[in-house]
Amino acid sequence: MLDLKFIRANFDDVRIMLKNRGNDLDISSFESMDRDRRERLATLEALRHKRNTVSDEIAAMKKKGENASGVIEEMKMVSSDIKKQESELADIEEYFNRLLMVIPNMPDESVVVGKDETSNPVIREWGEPPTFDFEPLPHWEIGERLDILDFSRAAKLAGARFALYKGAGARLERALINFMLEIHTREHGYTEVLPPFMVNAACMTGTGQLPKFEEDLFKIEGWDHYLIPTAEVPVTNIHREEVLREEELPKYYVSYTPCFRSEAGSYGKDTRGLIRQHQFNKVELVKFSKPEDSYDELERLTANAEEILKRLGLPYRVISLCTGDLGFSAAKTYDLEVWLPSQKFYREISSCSNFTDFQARRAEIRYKKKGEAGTALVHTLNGSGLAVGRTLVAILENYQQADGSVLIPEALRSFMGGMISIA
RNA sequence: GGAGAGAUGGCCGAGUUGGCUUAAGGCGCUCGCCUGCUAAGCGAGUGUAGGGUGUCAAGCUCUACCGAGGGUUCGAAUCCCUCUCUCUCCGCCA
Repeated sequence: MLDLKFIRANFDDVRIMLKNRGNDLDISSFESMDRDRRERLATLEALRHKRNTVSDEIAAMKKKGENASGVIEEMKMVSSDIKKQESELADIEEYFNRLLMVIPNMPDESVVVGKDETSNPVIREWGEPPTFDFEPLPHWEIGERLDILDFSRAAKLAGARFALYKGAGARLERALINFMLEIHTREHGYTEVLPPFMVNAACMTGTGQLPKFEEDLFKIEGWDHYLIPTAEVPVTNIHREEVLREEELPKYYVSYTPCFRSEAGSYGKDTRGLIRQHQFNKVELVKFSKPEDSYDELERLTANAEEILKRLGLPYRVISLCTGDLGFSAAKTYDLEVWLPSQKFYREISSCSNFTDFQARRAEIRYKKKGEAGTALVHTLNGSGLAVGRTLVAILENYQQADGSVLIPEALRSFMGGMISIA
């Protein structure tokens, strides 16, 4: 959520931002509504002031034993006038509340203006895509041949876009989760948290999933709860409506959770395999930082996620999302894309974003500056470190052998009980 | 599921016969004093949001906010209703 005062002072910039994002939200009535709101507020506050002062006079008169009935009659009129003005103002406030919830974040100056993903600049590449003296198979075929992934039985259990991992496949997924958590907690300084996998609507609003993106979520029937689409939601909301101390910042959290997404609107995309599931595992990195440090923190967070790919020896590249591809709440996002031999291109495996104060304002996450009066909003960041299912896909495809087996990356072997290949 | 208790500022915690509460007091925090250092002590200050008015600076001033939303009243932290959440005991249960 943007600051109302910021929008008022930078109205043209907000309009340009919407255009650059390809967002056709109409904010043309903002300025007149804003003026109207302030005028009505002034009228209402004058009436309230009168009520407050006269009420004190009535109290004083009664104390002296004087008759106040005349003044009381007069105040009945004022009081009903206040009620009328209050309800009119409430309608206007409602307009602003709705509007503020659907205006996206301002992109950072370094973000390229572009229409869609074809304009995303490549920032860097790492590793060499492997060469094969045979035709590399897609991961679902590798998985089914090795009997470590079973999509048809998963369909029996839950339908399309679900997976059943078996044997070494299930173990590999678990090993990856542990591997990532170990590195981020022991080497990168993150604190591990294990949050609820379903949260209330206030959390979803705090991080920006609601009200705009409700169709992407699974809602629990009869409850005010939703299954989390990412650990970002519960973990960022850990400090919702809190005032942190400056010395506590930055705060680093890492969290393994399953993620649940309805994938509405993605019919026909990635229908086979693990790439796009209704339920998948992810290790998420979340940071709370001081405003002046947040872009440095974004670089570090991205590097932390990249480290996992490097240790696993998986070729990847880093792109920076352009304005047209940038998420609703993000000011800047780096996507990590891993090489998939069967598709012969890079697929997103992590998305690392700085949300500046956009989520913090919605969720009221502030900090108290040492030696200064008042509080300021923190900056929030997060990134996948990494999407576990897609990491498993990348391992199966990049480490597949001519005989159908899959080598286990060296860094992972100790997490697999010394296993060196799945055959 | 049954019974009961509670929700107040960064934290703890008074205030519930409605009207000097501009939310007592304490802790914490900030600044200053004192102290060789540390600790202790002394003094002052210290909520959030939205308006108005300033050289859109300090400041001054107004309004709202005591879990949320309604209601009663000239006036509500205080009375009434609905809801949410937390805690305790009982029951059930991994």
